[in-house]
Amino acid sequence: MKKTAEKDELYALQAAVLQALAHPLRLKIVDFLSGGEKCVCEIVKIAGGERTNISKHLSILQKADILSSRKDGLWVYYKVNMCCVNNFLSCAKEIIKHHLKKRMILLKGRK
Amino acid sequence: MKKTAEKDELYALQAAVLQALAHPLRLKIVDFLSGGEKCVCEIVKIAGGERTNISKHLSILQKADILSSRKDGLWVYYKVNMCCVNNFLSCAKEIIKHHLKKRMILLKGRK
DNA sequence: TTACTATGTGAGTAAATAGTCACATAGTTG
DNA sequence: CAACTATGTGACTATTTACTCACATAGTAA
Repeated sequence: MKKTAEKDELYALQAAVLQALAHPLRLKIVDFLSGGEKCVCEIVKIAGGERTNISKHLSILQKADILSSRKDGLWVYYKVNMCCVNNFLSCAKEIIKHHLKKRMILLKGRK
Repeated sequence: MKKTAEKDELYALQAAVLQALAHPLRLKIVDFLSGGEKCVCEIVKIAGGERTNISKHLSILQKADILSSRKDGLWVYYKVNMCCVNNFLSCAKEIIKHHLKKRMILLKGRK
């Protein structure tokens, strides 16, 4: 049985990982990168918005150890650093489905 | 193939779910509730901190459809509303393990 | 070297979040 | 009914986050 303090520390670390993923643009980036390593310029193209903003989101994801990068000439390539991202996201999708289903039932209920 | 706008909306919804989970206290609460339905007073006991604060966290989790509640007399009972919370959290744990392993290698490397 | 390209970073601002306090509500008990 | 208990909510403040702009850096190419 773990001590409360240790558990609390684990919660804090887990929360940090979730926090890093908890942004639409960052999810989009991670989803894009789940198809393989890409350079920043490509990521900017699909993600949309300011280039510097994407750069910051990438750095947030990297600090959380969700992405890793390598430099090659002028380009920096990012890739997903964890096996279970897809699991993760499909679980989030499940919750949303459940959420929507409930909403629909409510809507039907009151015609 | 989904349209970009639809996908973006899905990312936003997923991000909202992750955001709701991305807090140490809220993870602690969800973890506690994964052991079964509990009343607010019990949750406050194990979570620690101000009662009203816990109340707000509970409402955040409920709005994100992660928890649901029922009232019984003076007491309100909360329970986890999704099957895959544990999956989710153990995945976050995996990332943290990976993270720590890397840190340890770095530490060993420089003696 | 100079000019150019891909990327990162600091400063500043606007918006969101967390936490606390005071108060409201609903149900219970005497 | 009045007093009490469990819980929720609005207002406020402090902190954090997201975004943008201006600038810095590193590599390339002429």
